[in-house]
Amino acid sequence: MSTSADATPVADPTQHYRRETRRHARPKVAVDTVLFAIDDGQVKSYLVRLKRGPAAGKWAFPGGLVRKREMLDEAVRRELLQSTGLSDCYIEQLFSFGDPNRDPKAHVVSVGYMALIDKASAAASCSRKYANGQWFEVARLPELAYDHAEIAEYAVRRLKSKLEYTNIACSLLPPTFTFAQLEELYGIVLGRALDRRNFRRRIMAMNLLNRLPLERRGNHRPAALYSFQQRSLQVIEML
Amino acid sequence: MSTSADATPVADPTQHYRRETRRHARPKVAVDTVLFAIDDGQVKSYLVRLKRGPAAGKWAFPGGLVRKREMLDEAVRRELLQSTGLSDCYIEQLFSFGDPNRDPKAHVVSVGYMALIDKASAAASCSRKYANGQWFEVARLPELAYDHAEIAEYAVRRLKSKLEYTNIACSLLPPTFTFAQLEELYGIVLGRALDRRNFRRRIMAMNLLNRLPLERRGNHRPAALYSFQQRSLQVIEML
DNA sequence: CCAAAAGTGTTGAGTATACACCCATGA
DNA sequence: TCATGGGTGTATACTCAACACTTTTGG
Repeated sequence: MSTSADATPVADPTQHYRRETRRHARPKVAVDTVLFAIDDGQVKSYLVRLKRGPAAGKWAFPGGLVRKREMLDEAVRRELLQSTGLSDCYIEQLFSFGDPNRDPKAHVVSVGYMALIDKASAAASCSRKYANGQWFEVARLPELAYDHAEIAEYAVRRLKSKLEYTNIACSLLPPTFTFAQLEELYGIVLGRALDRRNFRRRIMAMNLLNRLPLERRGNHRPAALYSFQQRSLQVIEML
Repeated sequence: MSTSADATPVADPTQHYRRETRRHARPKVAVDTVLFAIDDGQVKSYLVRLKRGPAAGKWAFPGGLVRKREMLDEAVRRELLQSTGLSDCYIEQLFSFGDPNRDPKAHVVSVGYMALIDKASAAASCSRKYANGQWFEVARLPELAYDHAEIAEYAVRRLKSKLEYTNIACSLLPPTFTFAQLEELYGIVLGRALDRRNFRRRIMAMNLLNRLPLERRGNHRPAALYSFQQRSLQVIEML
C-alpha cells in the first residue's frame, strides 16, 4: 500500500492541533515497493489488500509512511519485512509520485521502489496491517489503490530496461542457475524469445559468470551450473 | 537551496504544538533543481548562495519545501521562477534524497530535478530569498550545501545519458540552430569530439530536424538553420 | 532406443568508424 | 585573395541476427 496516512500504525500526533484538514496539511512522505519475482514462467508482483483508509478493500503495493529519522531505504526494508517477511532483497528507487490528489484523504508524496527476489515462495503474508497478500502476474494486475497502477507501469518499464544494461538478473535468480534459466528469465521479462546461441555467446563474452564444477542433474542431459561473479549491481550492456 | 526548512517563506504552523524537536519531526518534502545551460563552451549550472539556515553562506541549487496541495513539478517551477525568473523550462525528476541527516537541522526528503534552458543569460537573480545567484561550470562547482554535490553528480550523469537516447538537446538549444551548434552541444556535454560527418549522417537519418529556408549569416560561409520537429521529449537512440 | 533438454559455428547483412578535401562568404 | 567555418562520400572493420544439428542423459 500505502500511500495513505491511514495505514500508519499510530495516528499522526499533531492532527488534533491542526486547524487545517489533513487533506490540506503539508505533504507527508511514504514509500511504496513493487516486489518482483519470476514464478511459473511469469513476472509476478506482490500485492496486499488494504484493511483501512480511503482505499480499503483494494489491492496495493506494500508501503507506508517514512518515520522520523528514517532513511528511505530503511523504510522500504521495514515495510517489506513487515508485509512479506523478506529481509534481504535488492531494492532500487524508481520515482517519486507527488500529486496531492493521489490519495483523496491526505497529501502524501510516495517514493516508489522496486524490489527483486529470487523466488516468490519466500514471501509470506505476515502482517496484521493488511487483510492478505498475494502474487499477481504483472500483465494481469487487479484494480489498484491510489495511483499504484502508474507505479506498476513505471516499475515494469524499469525492470525491463535495467535487464538490458545491468547484471540485475542476478537478483531474480537463485545463487546458482543454468544457462537455460538465465535465458528463460530474459525471455519472460522482455516478452520475446531470444536466440539461444547468440544470447549465450554475448553473455559469455562478458565474463560475468563463474562456471561451477557442478551440474544440475534431472531427467535429461545434465546442465552446467553458473553463478554471477559479482552480485552487486554493475552497469554493463547485456543486450 | 533548500532542503532546509528554514528557507520556507512562512514558518510551519504546527511547530509550536510539537513536543518533538524539528530535528526529530516527521520528514518534510522539498525539491531541489539543477538548472543547466550551455554557455561559453561549457556546461554550467545555476547556484544560489543561501542567506539563512544551517548552511547559510554556502552555494546550493535553488529549491524549497513543497507546499500544501502542491504538485512536485509545480513546486519546482515556482522555485525556479522565484530564483531565476524563468517560467518555461524543460524539467525532469531525477531522484529523491532522503538521508535524515542530509540537513543537520531537519529531516527533509528532497526530490531532485534537473531543468534545461537554452541560454544562461535568461536567468536573472531576482529573489530576496537568496543572497545572490550565479552560473558555474559543472566541472568546477564550489563547495555545496547539504548533499547537493551528490545531486549535482546525479544530474550531470542523467544529462549525459539522456543526450544519447532522447531528443533532449532541443531544450538546450535555441529554437533554430545550425548543425555545428548541435554537434558542439554534444561535444561539450559528453566531453569528447564527435566526427562531424558521421554525426550529421546519423542525426539526419532520424528525420528529427526541419531544415528551415533560412541561413545564419556571419563572417564566413552561411550555415543552414534547423529546428526540431518535435520539442516534446522523444526516446530515440541518438548515438 | 526414445524423448527431452543441453550445447555448439558459420555466414551474410547492416551498421559504425575512420578519414580529407572543396565550398561559400566577409573582410 | 585569404581566413574561417560549412558542407560532403567512400572504403573497411565490426557487430548483430539468422539459422539446425549433435550430444547427453533418464526412463
